[in-house]
Amino acid sequence: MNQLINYIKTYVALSDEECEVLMSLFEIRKLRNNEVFFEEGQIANELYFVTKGCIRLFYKVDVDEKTAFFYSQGQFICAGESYNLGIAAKENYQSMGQSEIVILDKKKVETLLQKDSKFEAIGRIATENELIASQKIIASFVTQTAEERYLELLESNSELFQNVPQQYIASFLGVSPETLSRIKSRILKR
Amino acid sequence: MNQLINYIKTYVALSDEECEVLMSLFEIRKLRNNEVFFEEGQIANELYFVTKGCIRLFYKVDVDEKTAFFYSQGQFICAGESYNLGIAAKENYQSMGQSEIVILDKKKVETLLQKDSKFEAIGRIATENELIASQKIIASFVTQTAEERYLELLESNSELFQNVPQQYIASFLGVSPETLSRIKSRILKR
DNA sequence: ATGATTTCTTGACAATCGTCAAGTACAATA
DNA sequence: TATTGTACTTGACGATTGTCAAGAAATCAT
Repeated sequence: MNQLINYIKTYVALSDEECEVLMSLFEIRKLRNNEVFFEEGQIANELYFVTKGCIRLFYKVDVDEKTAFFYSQGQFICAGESYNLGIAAKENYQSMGQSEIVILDKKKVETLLQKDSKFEAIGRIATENELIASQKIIASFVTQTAEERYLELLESNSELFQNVPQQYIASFLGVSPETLSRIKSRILKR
Repeated sequence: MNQLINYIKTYVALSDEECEVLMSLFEIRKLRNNEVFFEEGQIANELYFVTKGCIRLFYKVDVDEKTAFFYSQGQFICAGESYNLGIAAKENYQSMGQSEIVILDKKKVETLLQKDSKFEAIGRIATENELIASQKIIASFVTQTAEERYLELLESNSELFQNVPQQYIASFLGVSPETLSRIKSRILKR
């Protein structure tokens, strides 16, 4: 929970009372390995902030699952379209290994946003950060090969490889598990 | 310009004076066919709002260009990372056919955001909408084949095909121009 | 520890895609 | 209208990938 407070404090000053109000409003939840805590078809009425571990975002396509992203510590998770428009979500969120998230109820968030422009600013900044992350993913999809994205993942987020099965990473890279195996052996032979 | 005012009015009420203030603050710019109005390497100190035509977002990779998105009427354009962190952008924005955009200077925007929480709210909502759009693109990249994305583009954004050369659409779909030709002929043979 | 289940690797083959090259259609310009 | 240049299509070929299948490695539970 302190991680969330610290995140907010990097952008706006908070009094001790404000911190306590925040901490009393939001709920901490521990997640088991492979636990799916939000499924497609639901309407998102919560935001999530990752405080430990790793969360996989995936979509179901026919029989298989396509991984779109891995969220780590210090990131907000929001099924944007569902949360803002109140329609059924297509996203699924699953814990890789044991994780911990802060659950932020939409109504409580909205009350906060309206009450104090300080929180309105935080809402905007958090959304901006999510947008930047999304734009970077799109750029990597468009400009990089699977192998390049694999190498970059290794450098930027190596902890990922401890908890996340390779098949999910393959799916995230947009290739079959077999191809990821071959990419890896190809790299080793240099 | 009225389109921008209308966009804002769908979310917050504006007095006539406020409308005039806004209109006096921001600049309209007409774009020639193929005009690149923002290039990689620059630091983004402006936002753009599309009022006419179509804007292509592309990245330069080695010698060729990779198209990531087409912005249409009623959408904001923001090179997020550059705009927020003040670092060099990797994005390039180019007009397809003749287009028209509203240019929003960052400093003026920030002044507005600070002056009135009404504008802070608009800033957050606009960012949310951009985020939703980004999340949808990512989902389409991850879950759909090039052919599926082509058919969806045809349905959802058919005006695009009037002004945008097929090679850019191919690049957006992630295939070579030749493959897009074959996808098209494959579809016709049904 | 040991067996059982799952995950990862490796090989073979077919399908798909990118590239190169040539030809066709279209558009712009004079 | 003729000419030039650009964009699009089509074919051939090589490279890469997905799929299927089998084997190896790792993980889990008893």
